[in-house]
Amino acid sequence: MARALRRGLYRQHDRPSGHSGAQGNVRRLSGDPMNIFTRYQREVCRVLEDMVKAGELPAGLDMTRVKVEPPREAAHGDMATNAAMVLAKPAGKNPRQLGETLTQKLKSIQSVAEASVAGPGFVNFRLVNTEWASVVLDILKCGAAYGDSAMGAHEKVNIEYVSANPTGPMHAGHIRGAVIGDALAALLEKAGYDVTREYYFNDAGTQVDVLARTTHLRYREALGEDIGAIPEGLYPGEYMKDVGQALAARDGKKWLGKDEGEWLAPIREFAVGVMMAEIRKDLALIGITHETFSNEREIVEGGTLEKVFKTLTDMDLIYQGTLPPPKGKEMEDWEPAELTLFRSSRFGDSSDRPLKKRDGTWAYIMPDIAYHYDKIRRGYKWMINVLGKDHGNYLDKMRPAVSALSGGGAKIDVIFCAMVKVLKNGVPVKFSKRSGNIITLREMVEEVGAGAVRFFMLSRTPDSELEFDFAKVVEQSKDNPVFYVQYAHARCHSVFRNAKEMWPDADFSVEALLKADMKRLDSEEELKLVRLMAGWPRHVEAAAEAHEPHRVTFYLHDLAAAFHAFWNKGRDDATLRFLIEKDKDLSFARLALVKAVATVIASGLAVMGVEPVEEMHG
RNA sequence: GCGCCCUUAGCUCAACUGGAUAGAGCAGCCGCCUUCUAAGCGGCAGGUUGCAGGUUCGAUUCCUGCAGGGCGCGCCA
Repeated sequence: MARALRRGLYRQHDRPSGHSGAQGNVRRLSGDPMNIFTRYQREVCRVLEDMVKAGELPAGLDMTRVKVEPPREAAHGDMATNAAMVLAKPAGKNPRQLGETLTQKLKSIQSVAEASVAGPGFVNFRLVNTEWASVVLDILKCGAAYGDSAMGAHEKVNIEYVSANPTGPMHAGHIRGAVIGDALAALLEKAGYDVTREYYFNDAGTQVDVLARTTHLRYREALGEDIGAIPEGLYPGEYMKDVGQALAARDGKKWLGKDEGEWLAPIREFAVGVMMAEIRKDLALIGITHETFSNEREIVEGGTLEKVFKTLTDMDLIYQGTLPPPKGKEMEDWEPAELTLFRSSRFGDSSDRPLKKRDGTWAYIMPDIAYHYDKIRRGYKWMINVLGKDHGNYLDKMRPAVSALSGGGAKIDVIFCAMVKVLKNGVPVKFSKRSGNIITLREMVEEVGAGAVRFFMLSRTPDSELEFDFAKVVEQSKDNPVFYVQYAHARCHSVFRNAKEMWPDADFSVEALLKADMKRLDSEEELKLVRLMAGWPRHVEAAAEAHEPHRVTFYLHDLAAAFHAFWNKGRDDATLRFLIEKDKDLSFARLALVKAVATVIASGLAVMGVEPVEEMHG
């Protein structure tokens, strides 16, 4: 979905106002001084505005496209701005010339060591080393909060994920969406949004009736009856035995020999309660706790559907009409009929949609629309839904309704997750609900651990298929990204363990490290690490804006790689070791750096919901 | 038939929302352990970013068309 946003159809009206620079002439500022790139973007814009004042540039230039970024090639410098290229045309200037002028002005900034024009008009510049050293100090001061952004401005966001029907335990098919939703929630919180984690369960459809009937059967079994095989159409899983037994324990023989009409509703309520409790327990195993649980029955029984219908009617968006038959698809039983239609085509839908079936009862999408109306009423500007890819056109159906019911004020985004292929020793595990052959979340967590499960689920973009191979997930090698990142973190701590042996009486607290002489960090390897870490706040913002938590995984892999590389440099070149007994000052500067690396890795893992490991031994 | 998604190295995937010479890992080849964890690192090789156009200073990224793969499709749940 994020890609769909990127490609554009809804891009303009689907961005929260303020992010697109609508209010000012500066692109989008996090307002966060921790982000060194944001700081220099401001510097560049300030310089440009001075040039406007001095008459060197015309007034009224659009500076929203001026960016300051790390260049792809580190050799190009520390930072690069596209200002000259972007402004050349509107200013009626040659980009290289404009770049030259900008270069001269940037050079006069104290913290800028060097600046030059390159390529089609990029202005590259380098910062003095002390400026980079300040990044390490920022990280140490902020701790896990390093990378937090004010971008979200406390805007309320609702993330709905998992939302599995309460008819069985959490299994492999649920986990990906669960983890992605949960990490997205943490990511958006880090980016300054006010996030609610929500679970919506369907307790009003036919599936929960099936659950109730299955429960009743298992209940009879629990009371000693021979029920034989589970009939077609009921849930065959063994887990239902427990539900039957729990009911027998609570109600005794109360429901034996009664009509379904008498027991269906109460047993349904009981079974749903049991299943939801189980689901919550399962989710807790991978650290997922929703703040809000909403259910369809309350929406339906609370009259929300009628309310939505009235609202849409009052807006003159409801009419009686006949839809043309679906194009191209064979429909033998097609008969045109006058239906109650919602003018969704006014909101970008391909055609209007029926809200009532021809028999006058509500159409399937109505409860979902009503549920979103409920979210809008609760004040959410952003509603994000994490769904399986098979829910293909959910967004097409829901977006017009959300748009209409919120007066355009609320936006909905859906993240579609592709399947997870589970492998054991390289062999795909087939699972079918029918035979009850499923891999449960509990099983996965018990076998490989919660952290590894979460990390793997975040190791690819959501819409690409993912292979989850039990053997690979627990493999202790660099080929396993979980291990690789954790190992880097553990190595950081290992350095401190060694430092304590080297200087048993020294103080290694953050306060002490803050006093280290950061000017000593001047090797290319050290600065590479610092630059990478300086980019963490940018990555947080970019990932949050794109609703793509997996980017955190890639970032951590890069950071871990740079750290492992530096570590190994110390093997070839003794002057690059972290701990040098006769140079305590340098060692402490490097310890500050190492502490910063551990802090950023931990900060990223926190977004992913993975516990950092401090020690690993074979 | 219509809609959405995907197509990047032999394989699995990136590319910071339009930037400079498209990057990692695996597989292959060559190196590095009397030294902070070699559970690691360095190097070599590997590409017409599915094809054809377009937009502009500049396209893997945006637009159009085509080809191939996946998913979804009505007033069902």
